[in-house]
Amino acid sequence: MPRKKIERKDLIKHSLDVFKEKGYHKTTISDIANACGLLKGSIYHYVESKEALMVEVLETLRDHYMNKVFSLAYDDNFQPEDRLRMLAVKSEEIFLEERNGNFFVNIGLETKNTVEEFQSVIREFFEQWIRSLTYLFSFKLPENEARLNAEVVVAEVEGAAMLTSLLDDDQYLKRTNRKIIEFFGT
Amino acid sequence: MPRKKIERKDLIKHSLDVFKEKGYHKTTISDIANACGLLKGSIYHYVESKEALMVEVLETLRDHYMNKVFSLAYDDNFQPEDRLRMLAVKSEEIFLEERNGNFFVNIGLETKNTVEEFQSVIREFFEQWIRSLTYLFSFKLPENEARLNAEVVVAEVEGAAMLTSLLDDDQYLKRTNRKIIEFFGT
Amino acid sequence: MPRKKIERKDLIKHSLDVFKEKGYHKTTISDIANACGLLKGSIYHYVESKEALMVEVLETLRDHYMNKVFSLAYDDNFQPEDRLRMLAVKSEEIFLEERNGNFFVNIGLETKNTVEEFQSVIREFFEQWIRSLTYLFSFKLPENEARLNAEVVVAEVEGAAMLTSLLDDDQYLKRTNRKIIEFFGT
Amino acid sequence: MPRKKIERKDLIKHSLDVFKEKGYHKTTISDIANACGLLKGSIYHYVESKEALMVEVLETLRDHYMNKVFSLAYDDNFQPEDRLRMLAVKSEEIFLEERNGNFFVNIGLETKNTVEEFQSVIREFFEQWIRSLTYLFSFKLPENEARLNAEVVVAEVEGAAMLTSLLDDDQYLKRTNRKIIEFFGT
DNA sequence: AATGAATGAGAATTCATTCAT
DNA sequence: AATGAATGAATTCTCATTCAT
Repeated sequence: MPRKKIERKDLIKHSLDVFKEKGYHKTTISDIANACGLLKGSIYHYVESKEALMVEVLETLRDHYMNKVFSLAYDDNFQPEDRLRMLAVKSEEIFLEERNGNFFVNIGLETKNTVEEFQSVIREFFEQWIRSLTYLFSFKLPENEARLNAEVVVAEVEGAAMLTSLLDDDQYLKRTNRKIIEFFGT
Repeated sequence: MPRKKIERKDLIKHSLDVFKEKGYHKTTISDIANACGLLKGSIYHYVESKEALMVEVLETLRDHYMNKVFSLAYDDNFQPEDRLRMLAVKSEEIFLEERNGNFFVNIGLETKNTVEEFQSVIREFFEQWIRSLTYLFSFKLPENEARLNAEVVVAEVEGAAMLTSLLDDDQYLKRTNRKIIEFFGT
Repeated sequence: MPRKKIERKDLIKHSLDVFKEKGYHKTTISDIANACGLLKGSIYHYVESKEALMVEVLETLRDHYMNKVFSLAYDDNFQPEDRLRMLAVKSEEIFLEERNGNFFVNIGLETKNTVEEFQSVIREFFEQWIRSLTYLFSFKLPENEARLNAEVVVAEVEGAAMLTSLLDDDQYLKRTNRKIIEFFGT
Repeated sequence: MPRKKIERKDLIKHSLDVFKEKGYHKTTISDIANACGLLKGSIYHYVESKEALMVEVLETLRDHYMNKVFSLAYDDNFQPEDRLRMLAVKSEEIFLEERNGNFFVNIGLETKNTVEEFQSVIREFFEQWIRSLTYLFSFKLPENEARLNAEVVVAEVEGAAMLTSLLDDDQYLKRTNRKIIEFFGT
């Protein structure tokens, strides 16, 4: 019997892939083990439960967005307009490549009322997203309007991502991003 | 042993309630039977499987939206602007009272890639919604722009409904509807 | 596939048999299902968990002892000495036929520090036993001495039952009962 | 990575502690490793299986009783009555400090019919105990009566220890020992 | 020796579904 | 129709044991 080693971060990566593909309830520990080239018992070497694994996946992804995407909003090397464009481009890329809408939304809606533990990480993701947009908009707008517009943008992008996912058609998301950039980015 | 009769439409109604509350996978046939005052074996007198039940629930709800909400768009007794207002008011009411976002979206995202049968009913719901808005917008805009705007509106409403659900805050949805009415309804 | 029916009380009876034979931890739900001629999933039609099943078994057995054995102590149709003799004979019979010592003791010791729920039923069994002996002894002895002697007798019988079980030799239990009857029963 | 050395006898000591606390089946190799400050894989450097470990624990404890407790019966430096007293005092101390009855009894009952290997060591423990008491009683009683009384005493002490454990009350054991010393020790 | 990763054989439990009454 | 019992496959999780480093 081969004794393959895997890194914790590979486990998280593979788990994210499977959870994205099948959602939370339809994903079995066996599916995840398979994706890692392991047997199901081995997963419990890394995490103590399926729930704990999902929490770690969500936290990792939230941190990833924070560090790689939302942080662009605070990069002084670029003009605010350019930062907004970069941020929009980046999130469009991510959403499109996943073909399945936004992971936080999908998991959040699926596990609402059943797995409370996930909700706070999901809320943090949205709060960070909205905050980074608010920061950018506040270069041009008064504080409360900036926040309002940030919320609207997030809602629009998510709505478009959802349609893109449900109706299997890229255009919704692409068009929305274009509109946002035109509207604020000039 | 109570020998309660239930009407098919009550089964569908109760099923919808439970599915809304718990989602598809977390809902058991037992939950649904309980909600109907029956035992689980009895459900199979009405439907042949959990999947078939959900399909019927989705179809019923789609028809309900068509007949009670989207049909407002075609009611010649009112001005197009008023029809739009009525349509927006009605869907806001529905979304808000459910506290759980839009059922079609929730089920669609949860069962994507796992239960194909549901997707076509869900697509029909969106198509009818978009079509009814397109019709209204076409009083003021050229055909292709009307369609585009309809899609944007649906995306915005859904995005707002989702934030309202995930962040447990009415304002997103209310504000979006207000904006739409202002924008188009005058 | 045969669709055999079983009565709840048969489930309890068979469960008792298996738990007696293998102890709590070594007994699987499958073992119990087999003993009932069922498949393991079916057991959950009757009880919600292995623990709950054991609690019911313990309670049933405690009640059985109370109604069939300890109640002899309060039967006015016989002289106290005869009641004592009957009680001793009866419990000897039960202990010997089980070849495994006293079920309450076995389960109580095995699950100490791990399954708290069982302990209170077990304590009740001993309390009822001691109380019935106390009542009989109080015909001849002052109250506090009667209680003391009852406790000693229970300890002796249990000690003997244990040796009988561990060393696989009837004599310990038989001899102890004889001694008790001689000592008090005259 | 700490590379702690442990002595075989510490492993046995810690294993005994854990087995006493949790019983045989509820104790995991991990529990034992933890108690030793090791990880579970390391245990297999010392013993080849959980069963073999328990056998060694039982043998060690049996030898300990033989050398430190039962051997008192054969110590010519004291009068037989004093040896009996010392033996009683010693075993009371041990039983009371463990709060969990007698380890041989607990394990013997828990693993009866499932792990045969343990039973012979357990029988040896009882045989040595009975033999040492028989030897002491034979200073005053004919051989067969001495053996009989020894068996009765062991049964009484064990019965009392069991009640003490199950009912969480010292008195049973203490009272029994007092009685024994009074009865024989004069 | 000690570690830590992996294994694999169960364990308890869940649940959609079937079906005799 | 409704019931309630049974099924059996699937699922999460546990744990003694192995073994390369």
